[in-house]
Amino acid sequence: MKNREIAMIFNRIADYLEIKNDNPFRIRAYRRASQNLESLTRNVEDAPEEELTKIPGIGKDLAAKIIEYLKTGRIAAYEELKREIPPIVLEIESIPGIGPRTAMLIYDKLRVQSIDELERFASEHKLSGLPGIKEKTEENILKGIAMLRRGMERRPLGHVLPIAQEIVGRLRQNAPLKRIDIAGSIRRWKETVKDIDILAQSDDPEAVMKAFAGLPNVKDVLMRGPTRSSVIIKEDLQVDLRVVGKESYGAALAYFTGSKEHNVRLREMAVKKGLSINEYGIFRVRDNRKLGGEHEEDAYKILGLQFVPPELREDSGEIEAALENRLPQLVSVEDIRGDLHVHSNWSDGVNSIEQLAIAAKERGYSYLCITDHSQGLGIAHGLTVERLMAQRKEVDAVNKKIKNFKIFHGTEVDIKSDGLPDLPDEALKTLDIVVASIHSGFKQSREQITSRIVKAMKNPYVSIIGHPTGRLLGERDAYDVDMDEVLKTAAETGTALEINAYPLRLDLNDIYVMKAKEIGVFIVINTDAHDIPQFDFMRYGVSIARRGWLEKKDVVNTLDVKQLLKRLKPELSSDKNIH
DNA sequence: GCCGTTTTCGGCCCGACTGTTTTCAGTCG
Repeated sequence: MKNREIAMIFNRIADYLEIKNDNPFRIRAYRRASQNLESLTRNVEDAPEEELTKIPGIGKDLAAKIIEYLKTGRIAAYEELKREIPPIVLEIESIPGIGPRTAMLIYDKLRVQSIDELERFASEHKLSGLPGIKEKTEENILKGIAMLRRGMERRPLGHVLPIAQEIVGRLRQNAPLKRIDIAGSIRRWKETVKDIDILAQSDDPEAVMKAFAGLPNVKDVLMRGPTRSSVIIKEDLQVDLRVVGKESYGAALAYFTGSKEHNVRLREMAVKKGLSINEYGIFRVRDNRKLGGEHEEDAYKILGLQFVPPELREDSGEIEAALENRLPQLVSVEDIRGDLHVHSNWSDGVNSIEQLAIAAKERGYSYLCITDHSQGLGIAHGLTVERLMAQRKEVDAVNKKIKNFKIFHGTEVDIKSDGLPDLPDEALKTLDIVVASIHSGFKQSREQITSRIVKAMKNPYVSIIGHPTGRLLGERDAYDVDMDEVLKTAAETGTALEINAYPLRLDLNDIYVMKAKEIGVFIVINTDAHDIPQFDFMRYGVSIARRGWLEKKDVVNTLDVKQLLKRLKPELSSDKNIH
């Protein structure tokens, strides 16, 4: 996938141009093109050259650069910039609080060669005296370097959301609030987030700011104004709090939810209509009359757009769709009828089959599929054929006991290094649903991994591929797999692909989900729960589906029992053997 | 560098906070 590589280069070019103090609109053009390439479902390699300029934000010049990269593997203009500006300047710029101007200034005047050297200069007060820099700025630079070293990179949503909820809970108790919401990328359910954004409504903002700065896990206060404050908490996350009045709450919520790109697009649309949008509302420029802002819907309505759900606000086509009234009716947690990837205490899960079934029924599900590991996964106490047969009896017994609920007997069968399932076909045949997943050989070549999964999908008894890319956010990269090939085969064989809702997995990711939808691949959202509370992970999986524009009809486990089996069970649909 | 039911040239989103300033540039979101 060259899209990502080119997107990275365009973004880098923007960084360099910023340091060179180039035209800000030119810089924005590169950033926007980068963003659009990244979220593009189509490979630029496959697109005819003359169609590149149809990509939003790609004109004649950038199309030529893309072609140059595809043909030669490099972009001359980028190589030129790299020669011109030493990489250390970019490094300095990456320190929080230091922007392009200061980075270049420091390099120009002091020829700093490393971050370590800069740290020494700052602590020895050798920066003081440079234009616009005195003691306080030196302190901030030292703080910024410390922050950089702690590695404040993006964290999995599953880690950050509970922390954010706890902060909100404490503020509710300790501050005079009328309303409070988590905004930012958390509200958009982005799979990883960089900071926590919170919006509050209060008649006494000062008291709220005081309570905020005084929270027990606050380590450092970065800034504190009357309507906006930022702190660093013990978990090494930045938390931003904004306080506004009732009359602006909707506008502020939209502003603070982002994405920035989405907001910029809305503001551009507003300008063309003689309007202006900021975090206080939407205004008519002519007489500065306020037209709305109390409710988040106001600006959308006035601009003639459908209301865009937060998960779609990435400027990846949602504004065009909203203009034409064709936003999807997104799938919701309430649409989910059952979980098809759950582990019991027969392998490495905590609960008995009966406990799981009761808990699932209590959640309002109609069915559940028990998918314990197969024999090869010894560490997870995987099931042999004999134990699988014994488990069948228990599933049958519990099914008799629990009324108006269906427990499917399944397996999460390991896809072995040669692509064969870790259980014989005779055993798989007896099961209701077979999830097949890769748990070993992550380092294999792209061809090997891809052919393993393709081979598994062609097995007539395999109905679902579990966690299709194998990544663990922040811990392990995805294995190298040709996802386009996997998607193609999934469409051909009618095999469903899983969105694994486990917060560290969340794969397929939103971009591939979108792609899957485009070519008619079935999607299943499963939690991979090993313990009953993990059933709650479903919301994370659904959020990925929503970010991938999926509707209820695109998700297999929104179907009732009968339709579900028809869709997943090959001998009933017999699609698999035809292709 | 992109883009056009006002435009093929001249526009291009908006505001809070900080530090170093005495009116504002830089950074961030």
